[in-house]
Amino acid sequence: MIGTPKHAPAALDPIVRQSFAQQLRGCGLQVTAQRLAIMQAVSEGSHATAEELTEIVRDKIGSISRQAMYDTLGTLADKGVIRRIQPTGSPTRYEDRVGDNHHHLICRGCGKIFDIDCAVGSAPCLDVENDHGFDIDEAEVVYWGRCPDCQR
Amino acid sequence: MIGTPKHAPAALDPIVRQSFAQQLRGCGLQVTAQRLAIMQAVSEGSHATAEELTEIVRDKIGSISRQAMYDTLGTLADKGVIRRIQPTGSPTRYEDRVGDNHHHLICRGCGKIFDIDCAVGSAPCLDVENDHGFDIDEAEVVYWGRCPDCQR
DNA sequence: GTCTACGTATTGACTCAGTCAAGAATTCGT
DNA sequence: ACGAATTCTTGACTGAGTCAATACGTAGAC
Repeated sequence: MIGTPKHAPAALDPIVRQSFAQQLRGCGLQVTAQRLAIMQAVSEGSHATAEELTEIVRDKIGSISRQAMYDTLGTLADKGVIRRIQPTGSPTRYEDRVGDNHHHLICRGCGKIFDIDCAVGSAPCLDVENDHGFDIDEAEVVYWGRCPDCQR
Repeated sequence: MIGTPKHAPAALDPIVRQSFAQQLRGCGLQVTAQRLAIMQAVSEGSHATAEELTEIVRDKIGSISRQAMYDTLGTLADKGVIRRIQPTGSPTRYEDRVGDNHHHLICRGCGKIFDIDCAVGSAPCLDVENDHGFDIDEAEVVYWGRCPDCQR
C-alpha cells in the first residue's frame, strides 16, 4: 500500500481520466466513478488480483462492492480494454497492457510475475500445423521458472 | 475376496498395470489400488477434471475420497508423471502426455481442448530476450479460438 | 508368517474466489 | 429535468480445493 508503483494515490490526472472516459464511451459503456477508479487501479497495480484492486479502489473512492469489481473487470476484459491472466494456482489477475502481444514469466517459488516482450514479432506463435479447423485469435504464453531470489 | 462387493468391471491390462506400478516405485511412491486407478483414469480421459476423474475411478474401484484424488493428482503432477493444465474459467485438468512439449488449443465457445504438437521443435519458446535472471524450465502455450462448430 | 513404522486414504469441517438475484442508485439522451 | 436503461449494492450461495485428525494399508524387518 505504501509506495505506489507509478502514480501518487491521490487524484487522477484529468488528462488520463479523460482518456479512460473516452475508452469507456468508445466501448458503449457508461462512465462512472467506480469504473474510472478500477481502470486507474489496474493501470497502477502490476498484475493485481481482484482483491488487491478492490483495496486500491477503496483507497480512491471510499468503497466499492465486490460485485461491481467483478462485473467491471469482466466487461473491460471482454471489451479488450484490460487483460485477464490466470496462472495455475493463483486467483485471476488483471493488467492494462493490451494489444502488444507480450507474455508472462512467473516464479515457481514466490509467484512474482514479470512481463516478457515477445521475441518473435507482433503476432507470433499463431502459426500451427494442424489447427483443427479453429479460428485462432490468441496465443497465450507463460514461462515458468525460478527468480534469482528463489534460486537458493 | 469372493464375498466382497468390490467389483472390477473394466480390469486393467496387467502389462499396463505393471508399468503404472513401476512408475510409482520409480518415484519412491507406494503402489495402491487408488493410485493405479487414478493413473488409468488420467490416461483414459482426455484433459479431464478432478471431478470427472473421480467418476471414472469410482467406476473402477467402487469408491475414493475427494482428498485422495487431490493428493494423488498433486503428487503425480509434482513428480512429472502427469501434467496439470488450468485454462481460464475452468477447473484444473489433467493429462498423461508429458515430456513431449505439446500445447493446447481451447475453444472460447464450448471449452473443448485439443492437443497441438509444437511446430518449433522439442523445447522451443524457451529463448527469451530478457529473462530477468530467471532459471526458466517450461514454456506453457495456450491457443485460443473458436472451433468449427462454434464459428456460427 | 507376523510385526511395525511410515506412507496413504477417509472423513468432515472449512476457506477462498467467484456468481446469482433482487432491488436501489446513477447515467445520459431527449 | 425526466425517464428508461445501465450500473451498483447487498447478501445469500456455489464449486473447487484445502486442512487436520484419525484410520488403514503397504512393505521392509524380524
